[in-house]
Amino acid sequence: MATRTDAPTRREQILKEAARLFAERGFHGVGVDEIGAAVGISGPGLYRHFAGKDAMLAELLVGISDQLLTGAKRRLAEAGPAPGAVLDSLIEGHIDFALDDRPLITLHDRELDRLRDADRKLVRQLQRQYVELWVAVVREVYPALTEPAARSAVHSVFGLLNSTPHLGRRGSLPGRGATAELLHRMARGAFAAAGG
Amino acid sequence: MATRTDAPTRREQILKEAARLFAERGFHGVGVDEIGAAVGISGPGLYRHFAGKDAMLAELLVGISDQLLTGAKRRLAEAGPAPGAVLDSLIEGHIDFALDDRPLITLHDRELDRLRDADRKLVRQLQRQYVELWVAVVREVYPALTEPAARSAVHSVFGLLNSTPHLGRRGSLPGRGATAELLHRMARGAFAAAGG
DNA sequence: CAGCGAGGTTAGCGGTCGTTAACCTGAGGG
DNA sequence: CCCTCAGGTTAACGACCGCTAACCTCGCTG
Repeated sequence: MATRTDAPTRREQILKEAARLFAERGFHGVGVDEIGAAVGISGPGLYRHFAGKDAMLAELLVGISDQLLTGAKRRLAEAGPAPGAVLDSLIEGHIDFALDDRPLITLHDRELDRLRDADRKLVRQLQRQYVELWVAVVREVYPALTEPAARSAVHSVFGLLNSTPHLGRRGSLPGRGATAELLHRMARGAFAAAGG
Repeated sequence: MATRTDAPTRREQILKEAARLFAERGFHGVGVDEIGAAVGISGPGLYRHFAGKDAMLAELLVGISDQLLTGAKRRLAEAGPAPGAVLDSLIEGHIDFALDDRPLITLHDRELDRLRDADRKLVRQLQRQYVELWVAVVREVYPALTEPAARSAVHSVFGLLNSTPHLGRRGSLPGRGATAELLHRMARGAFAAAGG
């Protein structure tokens, strides 16, 4: 785990704030002036760092998709041969992401259609690979599942895990660890019910 | 079941198309001219039927929330005393809604923040009542669940059931009945894993 | 210390969008 | 047979928004 200790660059600040604002009010609902104000500069100063508003969204969505897929591939390689353990590792990774990067998880399935064709195709390809990776693992654990059923089940579990933004704005949920564990149990339970 | 046989009114046509467009491209991403064109009139003609674009969204969101809550109350009253049967009925109702009104389910948890304060408060209150109704039923079936845990579980299952828009744009999913049954089993499995 | 590039600033252009104004039309009723 | 009014039309206004232009100001560096 390579933890970042150096200060975030301006680009990273902008991306983080843009993600938060896009998730809160939607891509078209946020003006460039607001994004600038959120990082202490104003309006057109953003164009020293990004080609345009679209470019920020594109970089966010490609980054998310790539990070999810890369993490899943790594977990697939690192985990032992037991399919159940691999599935647990995938679930754990997705939960970490959903809990730590709520705005990004929100954008991920909400603002995809605002991208240019090229970027959208790339993101969709990464997403598809991620899904297919899950589908293969799930079918190893539950061989009774047909491929379409497994794919539906995977999408549904993503919906379950990505519901974290709807869980209490701040607090009221019983701590990060307990929430992660609850989500994990529910995901396994949902898969088991689908494929048992 | 009072099935509609008469033709839809102009207002209803507009609402239906507006819901579809809002779900596809987001509230701010759709112009009034597009909504008008979708029902064969153009642009400002909409203002003979609605006070403004906001009013359309408000009517849609209030309608959804009200319909969900009303349906749930009815099922609660009609079902027998067995808590498990009540929960099954709630799940069935939510799945019917998610499968038959995909655009509305999408709007329901995506465009809430674009409402005026008064409308947003109303919608949130209806949503909260709906959630609390589920929480009570779930805790009857699984008494081991604390209230916060039950609430988290309910939100997560909503995420699972509301994932239907992500299941194959058209086709590729194994028929409506099979999909409904799969979702139902997964929802029950998720609750069981949370509260067993 | 001159020069320069990175990273800001403000002013303003061009296009889009929600909304209003003014006008038209055809069906129904006294 | 006119009057009304529901339900359209097009033109246009005002606000906003993404983006560019032009300019400024440091901190380096040769």
